[in-house]
Amino acid sequence: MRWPAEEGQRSDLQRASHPRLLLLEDGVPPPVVRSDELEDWIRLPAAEVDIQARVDGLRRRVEARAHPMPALDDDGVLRLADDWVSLPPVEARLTAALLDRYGAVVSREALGRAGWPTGAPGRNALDVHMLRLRRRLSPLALAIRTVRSRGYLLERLAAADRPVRAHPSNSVGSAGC
Amino acid sequence: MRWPAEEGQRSDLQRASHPRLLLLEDGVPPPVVRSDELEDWIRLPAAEVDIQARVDGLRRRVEARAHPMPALDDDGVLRLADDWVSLPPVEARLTAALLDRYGAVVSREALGRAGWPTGAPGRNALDVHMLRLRRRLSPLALAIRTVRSRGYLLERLAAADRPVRAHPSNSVGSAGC
DNA sequence: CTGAACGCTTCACAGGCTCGAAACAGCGGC
DNA sequence: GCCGCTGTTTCGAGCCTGTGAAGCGTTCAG
Repeated sequence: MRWPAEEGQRSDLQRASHPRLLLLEDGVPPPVVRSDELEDWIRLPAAEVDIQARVDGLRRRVEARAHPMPALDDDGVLRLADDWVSLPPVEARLTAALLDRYGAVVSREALGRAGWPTGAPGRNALDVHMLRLRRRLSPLALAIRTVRSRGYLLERLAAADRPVRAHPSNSVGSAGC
Repeated sequence: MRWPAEEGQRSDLQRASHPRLLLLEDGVPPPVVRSDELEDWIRLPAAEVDIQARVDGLRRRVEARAHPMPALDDDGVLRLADDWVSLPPVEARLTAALLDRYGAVVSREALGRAGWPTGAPGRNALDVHMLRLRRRLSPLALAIRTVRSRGYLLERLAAADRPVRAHPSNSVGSAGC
């Protein structure tokens, strides 16, 4: 969009949380980029490739905001956006294995090897830990899906079907506890 | 910084989580902005006002992202926003260690070394001091979270779950006094 | 079609361990 | 002395983990 000619449209887009690229006419001062991180600008005249790069950058920001990737640090803290949970050792290792193949199926055997590098306990232990992990991850809107006889898969829950848990588990950061 | 001439410096800055503005030489294709949101670029030649606008935009992003961080001065006074508390020596050193890794886990051993540089006392002393530190920090809306079997983590409490303590301890000031 | 086998979920429980909290005592400064 | 800072002891609560067992839907053999 042109700017400042189309200031009205800019505000409309901001209200709708839409990304926008301001094309600056020659001679006008640069705008103050609004704080929602979905805005960028470039001064005309500009090369097509530069404009495209700005658009791509904006697009990438939108993606990054919509699908943040969970990160597990070395201390067993799993972070996603502004929230985090602390994971006990076994579950931290299981989560690391699931995160290695985020969004894809991880076999039960692989999880067993990841969770217990020095020999697995009874075969039920894994099932129970997956249950516990499910509950621990639900405040982060992460879900572990079962793929029958294949393994498990970690994915992000859509905003629509997030459970609102009235059961404040311990060690939940930011809006918990 | 120049780009792509100074690509090495760019990576260094990214590792250090420092913001950076890439000044594109004429003719080179625009870069793919890295995902940490602390990067921007502009093609040379550019008006000084445009470059300044980019820098300001970056600066604003940094401010918006960094939660206001508490500051501990050499006299054991911990300040956050308009409030402050005074900390006794041991707790000041512990707080300094937690602040060094603000928002991340600090191991019990690291805290022991920080709090008692000349040999630690009994192992329970640390627990007790963490308890006392918790109480001292709560008026500042700072919380020390336990990450079981890993260590402790200092973070800011969300406005929602701030306890309203009616326990006016000594040496707690509020912008005046 | 029917029933057994299988795969997964969920609960309840016990042992071991970590951490929280209070009470108490020594020390030092004002 | 009074009060705050520090360290110790002690007790109890809660967490982590593995095991057994019940429940339920699907798959498969007869």
